[in-house]
Amino acid sequence: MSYIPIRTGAEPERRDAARNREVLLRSARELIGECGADGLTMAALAQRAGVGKGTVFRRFGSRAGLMMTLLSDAEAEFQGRFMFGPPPMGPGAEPLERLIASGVERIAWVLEFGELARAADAAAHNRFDVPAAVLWHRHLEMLLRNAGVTADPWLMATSLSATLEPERLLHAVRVHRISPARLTASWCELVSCVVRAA
Amino acid sequence: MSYIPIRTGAEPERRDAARNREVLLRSARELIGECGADGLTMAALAQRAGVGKGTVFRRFGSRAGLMMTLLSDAEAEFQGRFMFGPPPMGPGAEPLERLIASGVERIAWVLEFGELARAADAAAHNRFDVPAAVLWHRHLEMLLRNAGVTADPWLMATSLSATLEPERLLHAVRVHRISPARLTASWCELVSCVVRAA
DNA sequence: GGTCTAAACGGACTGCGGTCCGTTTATATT
DNA sequence: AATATAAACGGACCGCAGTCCGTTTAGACC
Repeated sequence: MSYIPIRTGAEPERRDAARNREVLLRSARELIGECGADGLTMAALAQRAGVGKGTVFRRFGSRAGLMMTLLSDAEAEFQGRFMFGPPPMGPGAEPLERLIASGVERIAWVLEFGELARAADAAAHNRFDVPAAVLWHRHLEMLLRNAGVTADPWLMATSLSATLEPERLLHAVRVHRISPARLTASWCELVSCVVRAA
Repeated sequence: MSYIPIRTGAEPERRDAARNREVLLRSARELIGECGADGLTMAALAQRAGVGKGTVFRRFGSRAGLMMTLLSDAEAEFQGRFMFGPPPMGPGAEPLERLIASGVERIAWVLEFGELARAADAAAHNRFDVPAAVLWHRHLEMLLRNAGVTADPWLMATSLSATLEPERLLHAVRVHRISPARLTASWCELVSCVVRAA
């Protein structure tokens, strides 16, 4: 298990390191465009970027770390929307409205970035304890509480986030040809009846 | 992708093959007892059983296939109970009763055999299309229909089975110290409100 | 510019799942 | 018993993620 450096703004990385990181991210996006996220190999990435394989792992720690880095902008933007954005997803709307909107937007997000998210999940040692997953879970749990759900909101949030996992959603869409509209309709149904029961 | 032979009763395997299969299964259980399911490697299994690695893959196709074979007795027994067993899980009870009982029993089952199931899932290329998963999904879907759920029972069954996945359940119990009782209580809550909404 | 050091680098190496293919063997047939 | 043949066998081999460690270099300090 390797040490993954935590960057604070105070101690910037060396110039060559920063340059290599940019080259690696650019190359990774190119490779994924050509071969898909599952087709990217760490060795191929190193070669394309013109660095050694050790450098790739030094920068990103693991394949999962690389995928999460590639996702981080999209993830941060999404987090911003459900935490600070405008209603109905952001604060200001009723809890049930926010729950519905959060799920609907999440489904759209997964359909756009899900391949990367799926690759990150597949490579991660424990996908449930990664910061983005914890934040998302807490968000759902909080909305459930605010909506008056008293019966174990923590586990209910677990069930809800299980429903929205990239692997499952992509499987439903790609293998079973479920339309996005059906996914969102079912989400609304599910979350409504959970809240209504409270 | 290798060819996985389907055994019909009509064409029995050769005697040496049958003997090796037994030795391999016994050795696999021993190794799992010593190192855990995640600690078992195919090469170590081959060595312990005194056969070549090729033989292991010929018998089971893949690591996932091995794990599923090891699970198959427990899986079949569970299937028998929800399909043909006595109420409340088997036929005869009300649909909601059966849903609740099925989930409660499933949670207990996962807590007992989940490590193997988790290992099988992790190694499988697509865990959702494996016969046992399909059967379980169909069972939940049918019960939802019988309980009067008209709004997309297929996707509802997907959400429900996501809730009961070994990886999630084991994570809840082992990392977050959630008690089995809490898991079953939350399941009852969830499934009740889904049905009540119908 | 010279020196020093912590950081970054690179690629050989390990361990694992999975495949390939030349060799061996169980079993049916004569 | 001899033969034929399909099946089973075994282990060298491949690709990949991840590690290790000797070498190089950025950049700070003089």
